[in-house]
Amino acid sequence: MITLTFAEENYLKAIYHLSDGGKKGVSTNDVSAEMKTKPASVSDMLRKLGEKDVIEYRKYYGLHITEEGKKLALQTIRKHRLWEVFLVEKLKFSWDEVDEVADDLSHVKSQVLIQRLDEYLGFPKFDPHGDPIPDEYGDVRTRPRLPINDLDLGSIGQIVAVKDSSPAFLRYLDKVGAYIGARIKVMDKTEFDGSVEILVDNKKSIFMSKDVAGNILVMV
Amino acid sequence: MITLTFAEENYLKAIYHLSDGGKKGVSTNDVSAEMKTKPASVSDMLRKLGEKDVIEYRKYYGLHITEEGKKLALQTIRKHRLWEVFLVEKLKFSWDEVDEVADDLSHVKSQVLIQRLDEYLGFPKFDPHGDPIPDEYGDVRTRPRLPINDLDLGSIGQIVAVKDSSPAFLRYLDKVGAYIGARIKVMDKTEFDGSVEILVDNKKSIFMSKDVAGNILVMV
DNA sequence: TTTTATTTTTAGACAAATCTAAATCACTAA
DNA sequence: TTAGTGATTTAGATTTGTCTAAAAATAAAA
Repeated sequence: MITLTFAEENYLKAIYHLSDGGKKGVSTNDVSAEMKTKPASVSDMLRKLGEKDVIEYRKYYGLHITEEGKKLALQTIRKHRLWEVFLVEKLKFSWDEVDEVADDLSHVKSQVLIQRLDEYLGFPKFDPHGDPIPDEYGDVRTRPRLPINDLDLGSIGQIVAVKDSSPAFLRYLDKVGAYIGARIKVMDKTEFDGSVEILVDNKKSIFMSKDVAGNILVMV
Repeated sequence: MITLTFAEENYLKAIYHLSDGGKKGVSTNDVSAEMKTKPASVSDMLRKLGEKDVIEYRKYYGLHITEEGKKLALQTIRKHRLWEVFLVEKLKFSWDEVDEVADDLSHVKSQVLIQRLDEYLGFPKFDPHGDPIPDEYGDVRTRPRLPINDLDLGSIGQIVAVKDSSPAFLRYLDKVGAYIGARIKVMDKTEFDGSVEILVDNKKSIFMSKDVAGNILVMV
């Protein structure tokens, strides 16, 4: 069985994200930027990860994550996201505070701990950022995209796409501060005209008409 | 401000325990046995801890923990015990499973995390083993000793002494499986004759008369 | 195609924490 | 009081993860 050190685990997680779940190749400099370590250190680490067969590494040409690597990365991501849920739901941390702490917590080695934590949290399927939590076997549940006006009051989600991508519409979104990737929460819904109020990135409130809300797709 | 590495923190915690909270001096071999590392490694670590003024170290003569060292050790102990409470109360771990995991968890650096955890757990004053949890300033609450029949139903505690220490009484205790240091829980109380049923070390059930129960002192 | 710029790797160093083997110190027992 | 035993320290090696500086490979531009 492959075992990774803390540092190796962190690198692999970063690589998984950078490669968009294994779709793209990744360069040394990419990893260096993500991990905030020097390229020289990255080269060394890539050699080690290559020897452990969690990545396929060709000198000077970057790397691809392997199937085994994906599995391990997803385990780490699972731990990280479960701890994020714990920190936000139970300890009342806010989104922006959790990452570093969850990172530390997810290094704790016990398998049993993660199983019990998962159970304690009620087997959550998504973390506070809306990202899916892989199950024990690394499977992730992808979630449906909904237009904002189909959301319930209080729902949170992330803007993933727009139906109407006309320049005018995009300019409007830009103006009000909404963008692909923005985290939103439905603060108010007015039944009679279908307009909604959403909170963007936990700070900015936006009112939008039924038409606009129907054209913004959210991942819940 | 003094900062310690993980390993230094662990050594200091062990030293604190070995020195019985700073009362006794401690030898290199003591630490070696406790930490399961070689004496040579301990010497090196003691030198470092001495340089950081958390212990007073004289080569070949062992060490004494300093006031500063005590404070830091108590911080680590606080974290450890809070995590133990979390593991047992929330994640349903049993006593004997928690130590290693709590050790890992208590290495997580965030101050805020510990404060929030403390709050979430309802500011517990004692860990699942009955050991006191130091507060933020390192103060520990020592607890009163009570005879078993003064305990409420469901109370947990640790046997710390006996009033009647006659050979006959001690032989009786031995026979039923109670001993100084045993962890007990009050399972049942019969009002009319004052007899009680207690669970020892989470496994063995004992019935005892009012007289016997009145002679066993428990730290709650 | 040759030169230049960028990216990546190698080489060598360092800090932390451990080990083994050898040396040194302190106490004890003749 | 001196030799021996056991505890302790030193010396030197190893692993892991990082760094800087320099070399090498690739990519881009003239």
